[in-house]
This record gives sequence, structure tokens and C-alpha cells, in this order.
Amino acid sequence: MSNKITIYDVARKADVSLATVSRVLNNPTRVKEKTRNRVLEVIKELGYRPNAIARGLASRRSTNIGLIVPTLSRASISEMTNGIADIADKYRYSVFLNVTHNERELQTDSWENMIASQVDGVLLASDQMGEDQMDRLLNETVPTVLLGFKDSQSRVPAVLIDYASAAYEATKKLIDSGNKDIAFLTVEEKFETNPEKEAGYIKAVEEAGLTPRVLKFADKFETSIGEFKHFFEHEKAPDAALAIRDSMAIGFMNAAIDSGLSVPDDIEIVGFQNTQYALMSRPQLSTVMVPTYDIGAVSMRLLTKLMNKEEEEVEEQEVMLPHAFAWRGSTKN
Amino acid sequence: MSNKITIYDVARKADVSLATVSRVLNNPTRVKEKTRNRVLEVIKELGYRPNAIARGLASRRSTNIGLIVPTLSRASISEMTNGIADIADKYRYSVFLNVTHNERELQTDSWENMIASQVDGVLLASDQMGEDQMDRLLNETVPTVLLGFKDSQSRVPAVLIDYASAAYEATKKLIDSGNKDIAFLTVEEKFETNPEKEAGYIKAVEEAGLTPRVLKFADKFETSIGEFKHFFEHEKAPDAALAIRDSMAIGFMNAAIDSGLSVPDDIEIVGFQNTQYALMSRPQLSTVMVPTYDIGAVSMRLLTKLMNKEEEEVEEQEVMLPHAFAWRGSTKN
DNA sequence: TTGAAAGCGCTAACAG
DNA sequence: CTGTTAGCGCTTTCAA
Repeated sequence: MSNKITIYDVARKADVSLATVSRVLNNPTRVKEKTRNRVLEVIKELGYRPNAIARGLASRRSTNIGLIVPTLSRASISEMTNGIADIADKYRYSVFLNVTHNERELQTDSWENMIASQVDGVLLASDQMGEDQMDRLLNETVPTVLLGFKDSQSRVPAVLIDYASAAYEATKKLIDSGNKDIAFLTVEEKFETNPEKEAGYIKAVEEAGLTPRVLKFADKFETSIGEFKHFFEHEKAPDAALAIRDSMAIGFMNAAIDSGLSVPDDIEIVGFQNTQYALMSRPQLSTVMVPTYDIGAVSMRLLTKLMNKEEEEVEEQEVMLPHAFAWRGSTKN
Repeated sequence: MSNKITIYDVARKADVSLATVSRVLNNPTRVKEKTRNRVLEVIKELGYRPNAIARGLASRRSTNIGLIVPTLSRASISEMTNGIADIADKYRYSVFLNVTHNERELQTDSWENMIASQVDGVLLASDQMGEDQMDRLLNETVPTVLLGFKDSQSRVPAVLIDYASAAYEATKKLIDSGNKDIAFLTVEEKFETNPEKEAGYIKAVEEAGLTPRVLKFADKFETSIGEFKHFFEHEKAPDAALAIRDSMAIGFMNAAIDSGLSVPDDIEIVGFQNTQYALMSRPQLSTVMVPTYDIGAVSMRLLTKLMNKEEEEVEEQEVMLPHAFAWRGSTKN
């Protein structure tokens, strides 16, 4: 919009047809070097910038991708988005951002419109999609990659970590330290990956002949703070706890300390994600290290391949990224 | 792309011209109700979704806006973006996300291309723009709003808070509590708003006849942690400190506590922004409450007005949002 | 290696 | 209130 200069102006001034100008932009090798240089010069001279919209209409490729996230308030989502943005930039794709707030209403036309015609592919980090919404999304013909969770029926490529194993291993560590009453801190809502984390936790606990203790708190941090306080005033404190998120682990840990317990001596705490939060708490939080940035970067890269049909043959990709652990002050040794 | 159904298909099936279909979509009142309903029905029946790209080309309005941010790793930026996304959605604008990493290189063509033809307006939250870049941005003819900072020459509409006053008032509070050696914690880089905060701090300190003490630490949190530790081992601890960011305040506070000091008795700490971090630290962090979400929401709203030329007459808008303070455990009383 | 010409799917005068 | 007709700025055959 900003530039009134069109491909015609360039063509005229360079004394070639607009087809040639188009070629130097899209298939430079198919234009004689001399002509190409002349055109390039005029382009620079005139400050010509191709109109991406016209290009999109003519070529039926927008070089835009759509990113659907539930919110940006969660550090993990933001970090993923950083990874996506970097790789998208590298491959010259622009990113359409769509924040859904996990609304389950039918009123999802916001992202549907986006998909309708403006994007060549979709990255989906919304972690509370209903089956119905997922179905609608799959009906779209644009390639899609799921970030940090997977379709229950594995119909869609996804990039994630093995949450069940991660939770299993973290719980195992807590068991090996001699803890008997190990709690799992989660939320009521069925986010995509939490059930997996819970399953890993349950498996480890039951294998050890212990009793699972799943505690549910508010999703919203501010609200959960009061619940943690209430918990330590009225319930028996566990020996250890594994939380689905760092922020929840920290809220729980702070409440434990406020109630007079000592971390990690009286109670050990482990979080999930390794956000910046983990380094800010006292003691610093032990946590599952999720390669969040990489999940974003890898899925964007995968999407570029799908958009170019580079791996059309591979029907069902599921990229499992490695996880690790950061053992810090909130656990013993 | 996903839908092969065009406006022609709808027109044919509804037995009207494509112009009429276009009208029911864009100027419903200018179509007889009966016709309108018939068209609407066919649209639904066929599952027709207008192609936004074609629409953009024909109308020369994309209903897209561009959002330029330095990173999403900073909680304040993410929260702003949430506000932007919500209002954009409300006004049916799509958001192009561009993460710059504050690179000062010439290679800024990523956002330049975005602006070239795909957006009707720009929201700029990049807080380290050089004069040259700013100039280039101003050369673009799309309306632009700055978020959380302002153009030094006030040429561009901006939505922000009065950082200088906020810092002044926070410092004043620290002075009134009897502190003499009050430090200001900042970073080396010249982000747009930090000099303002510093100016407010300096003003308050000098007014009270005290000596300013500006301390600079690494921008990256992980790096700064070591520097804080080093500081308390080798330098004289101040009586109080005001930081440019919550995360910095917390890192500094933790280091103070680790060094044997008691907060707030030995040293009072105040942050800036009121992110979730502030509630996670022990003691909880007193901080300047910046209406981050609102800054995003209000600027998006302002941009819609500018894009509709609703306030063309108002040449230089500067929306100053109110700030407040959250006095918590890291300060006395 | 280059040019001519036909659209991409829609909006926006202009008639009627 | 509705239809006709030009484009929007570019890509992409098809010929030359």
C-alpha cells in the first residue's frame, strides 16, 4: 500500500515486459544476466517492493502461516512462538497470530477465516481443542503441525516431548529418594498433555506400590495461590510433589514454606518446563527441562517441508524431542 | 485455498450477480432482504468463505495489522500482545507477528516486506529502534502506533505510561521510608523507556539531597544472576533499590538474601511492571503496576481509528495510561 | 531468453 | 435494488 510503484513501472523503465521483471524476482536464473542486472538496478532505484497480496492471489501461495495459541501469558507458549518466528523468518514466511483463549464456543470463525485463504499452513499450539474443533481443522486442506501435544488419533504431524516418560522419570527420582506420599499437582481442565503427565506419574507410583495422590488446583495462578494456602492449613502435606507447570510448583512450594515446612528437607518439589520462573524461586526449582524453543523451531521447519510437499509420502510424522532434568534446590542432592 | 468455492459459485446458485453477493457480504443493507437471505443461505449451504487475499487486492485494504516486537520472552511484551490480539479480533483484524530481536542490522527487510503490502497499520513494540530505522518506518504510509514508548520527537501516536513519574514516585516512597543509599538497577542497553525511568529516579534522589547510584547489569536474566551475586560479595549493599524490571528486582533480591541480608528490613526492593514473577518471589515483590494488557488493547483500538481515518485531524496523539503501585513484602509497611 | 495474454477472486464505480 | 464492467498487481502458460 505504501508504495505506489508497481511491476509495470519497473518493466517500463527497464524496457522489458512485466513477465521478465516477475522472473528476475522468482526465477532469476531464467533471465539473461545482463537483463537481470538491469532490472535489479531499476528495482533498487525505484524502491520497488512487490505487492505480496497480488502475488498471493496470482500464485495461490501466500507464504503466510497461521499460528494458533491459547494465550501468550504462559511462558512456554511465548517461548515456542519465539522459535517459530525465528524459523519462519529464515524461510521467509510471515506469521499470522491467533489467540483463542481456549474458547470452546462455536465462534471460532476467527481462525477459520484466517485459514480460509491467507495461509499456506497452520501451527496449532492450542492445547484444549475439542474433538469437534479438531475435526473441523482437519477438514481444512492446509498442512498442519501440532505443537507440544498430539492428536489422539495421530492423524496430524506433531512435535513434542514424551510427557509420560518425563513425568515417570521425575516421579521415579522422587521415589528413589525415599518419599512415600508423592502428590501430583494439576488443574481441573483437560489440557492435552496433562493426562499424559499424570499417566506417567501414576505408573511410577503404582509400580513402587505407593498410592497416587492427584491434587487439582485452579488454572489461574492468582487463584491457585489461595488454594495452596488453604491446602497446607487443612490437609496433610505430602513428602514430595510433581507439578504440571513451574508456576504451579512454585506457588505450592511457597505455600509449603509459609506453612512452616522446609524445602527440600520436609518436602521436595519438582516442576515442569524449566521456565525463567524456576531460577527465580527460593530454593531454585528442580524441573523437567522441556525444549520449548526447539519445539517451536522444529515444527515450523517441519511445516515448511509439508508446505513444499517435501515429505508427502510420510503420512504420519511425530517428532519426539528429548527432555532432560534440572535438579536444583527444591529437591535433595 | 482450502475451499474451491468462489463468489461465482454462490452467485450462480443464488441466481444473482456476483456484485450482489459481494454486497450482502460488505453492505448487507443495500440488498433487499429477500435476496439477501437467499444469498446467505446459499453461502452457508456451499460453505463459501471469501478469499481474503482477493478481497485485499481488490479493495486495497487487507484488514491485517503488523505487530513488531523485540521478543516474546519478556512477560510484558507477551501480555501486551494478548491485549492486542483480543481487540484486533474484536475489530476483525488479523495480526502479523514480527519478532525483531532488536537487531540493529540493515537486514530489516522482514518487517519492511510485511508493511509493503500486507498490512493496513503497524503496532510497534520494539523498544530499541535506532533513529534510522524509525525514520524508515515513518516513511511508510501506513498508520503506526508505538507501544510502551514514544518517538523522541513525538511524530508518532503512542500509548504508554508516564515512566518518569512512576519511577519518581516509587523512589520518593523509598526516600520517605528513611532510606539514604537508594540504587537504580538497569541494563547497559538503551531501551527506549529506561532512560525515562532513570530520570525519574534521579530527580527524586537529587531533590532529597541524596546521591544517585545507578547500577548496570546484564540484560539476560541468567547472566545477571552471577553479577548480582558478585555485587553483594564485593560492593556495599544499598539501603533500597528500584529496578527497571520485576525479574531484575527479584534476581537482585534473591542475591541480597543469599548474602545474608533481610528483605525488607535490611534492604527494600521495588520492581517495575507487576508481572506474575512479582507474586512468585519471597517476599512478594513491591512493584510499579503497569497496565500492560491495556497498553496493547488501547493501542490496537487507537490504530483501528487511525486506519479508518477517524481522527485524522488529531495529528499527535499520546495516550498516557495511569499507573499504580503494589506494595508487598519487599518493602516496609 | 523474452513477451503477450489470460486469469487469480474479489470490490467498486457506473448504469439501469 | 441489482447487474455490468473494469480493474487491483502479480504469476504463469504459451508462443515466439
